[in-house]
Amino acid sequence: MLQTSFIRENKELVIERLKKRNFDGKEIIYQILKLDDDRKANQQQLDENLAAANQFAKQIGELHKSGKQEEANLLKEQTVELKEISNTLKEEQNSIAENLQQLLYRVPNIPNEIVPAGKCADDNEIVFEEGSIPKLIENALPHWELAKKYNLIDFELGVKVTGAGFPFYIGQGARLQRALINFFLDQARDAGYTEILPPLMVNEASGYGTGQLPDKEGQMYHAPIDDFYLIPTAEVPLTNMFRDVIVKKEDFPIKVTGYTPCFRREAGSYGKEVRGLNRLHQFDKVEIVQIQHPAESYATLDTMVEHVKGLLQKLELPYRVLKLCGGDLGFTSALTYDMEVFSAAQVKWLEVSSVSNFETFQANRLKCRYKDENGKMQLVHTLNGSALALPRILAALLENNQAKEGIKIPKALVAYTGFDLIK
RNA sequence: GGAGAAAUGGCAGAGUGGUCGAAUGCGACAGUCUUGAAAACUGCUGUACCGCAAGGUACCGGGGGUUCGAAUCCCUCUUUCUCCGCCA
Repeated sequence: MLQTSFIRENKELVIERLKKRNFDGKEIIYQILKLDDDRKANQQQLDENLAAANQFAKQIGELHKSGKQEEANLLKEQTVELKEISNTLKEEQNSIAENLQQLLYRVPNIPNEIVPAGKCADDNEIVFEEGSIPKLIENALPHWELAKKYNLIDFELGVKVTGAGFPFYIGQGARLQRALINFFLDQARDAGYTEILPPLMVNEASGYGTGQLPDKEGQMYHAPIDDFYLIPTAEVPLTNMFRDVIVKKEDFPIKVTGYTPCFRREAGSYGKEVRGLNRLHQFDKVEIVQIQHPAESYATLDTMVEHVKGLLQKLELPYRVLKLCGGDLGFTSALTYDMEVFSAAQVKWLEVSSVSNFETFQANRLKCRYKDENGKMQLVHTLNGSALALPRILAALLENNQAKEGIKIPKALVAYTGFDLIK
């Protein structure tokens, strides 16, 4: 959520930058400013009324003390009208505030100036590429066939027990999954992140805090009896740890990491894009989150990108880094890099990580602040990234490393799996 | 799930209808003293909104109510604690 004060001071810039997302913000920005004016004017009137009422109350109190009941009663009558006006103004104020809030929720974050123009994923800019695309053996199989052949994952069983998109990992498949989680967590810890094991369900306030609500309500599983949401990413609990928190500036940067399953309804996706591990309703992911001083956040974003690149190198996967264009940028993000690995049998790039700087967009909703040099409260910057999402990594590992004798495990992982070949 | 108690500033802890944004202590910050530090002493110390400012308004877990006036009374929700039940 953008700050009203920022919108006011940078009206033209905001409208201009939002165009990069193909978001026509002109009308809504003017509505917001108009409502904010109304809010101020109304608040002023309300305050004056309340001040007058407070004066009366004080006088009545003094009259009571000195035993002048009649005079006190006279004054009481005078407060009736004042009270009615105050009530009306208060109602108006609430309604204005609510409307303003709803409008603010609808405005996405403004893209950083280096975000390339573009309409969709095709317009993303490839900024880095590394690793060579492997030459596969004859009769190479896609990962869902490999998973079946080596009995690593049972998709049909998942359908029976839960539904499509909830696979069972079995034997070496399950162990490989666990190995990846531990590997990623250890790597994050080595990079200075504190490991967190957070709740997998969050309340409504947390959904608002990171921006899943009110817009992407349909993407989350909801448990209505207790009004909890299953997390679509560890970002939600890990970032909401800092909701309503005043961070000490010497604590910057705050770095946390966590492994969680992620639950996504993925309403409206189907077809071959969701084949195998490409898109699941439940999947595992290790997330990294940082809370940072605004002046440092973009340097931090770079270090997070480097961290993820390091993971992909160690897994010996060919990958590329994309700078997302305005049209593909998430609602809450100011700048996002996506990492994609090449899945050789499917012959396509799969997104395995997304690293973003949200600047103050989340912090404003979270009320996560620090005191600056002048003792003034300022919003922090929040950042996060996947490091990494497991299913597509697994897909690429299986496909790229298939050989006649089995599937080879990258060296870095062998210490974690306890085996170097899936047979 | 049942019965009871509680929720106050960074922390501890007073305050049961009127001048309480809130005593006191600790902590933090600034200063005096000191070669330096400690101790002692002095001062200061919440957030948000409106206003050029003076100042005003709101906030004592959240929401609502009673009252001229609520930290204080009532309703409701949440959380914590104690006891009982159930349970990994």
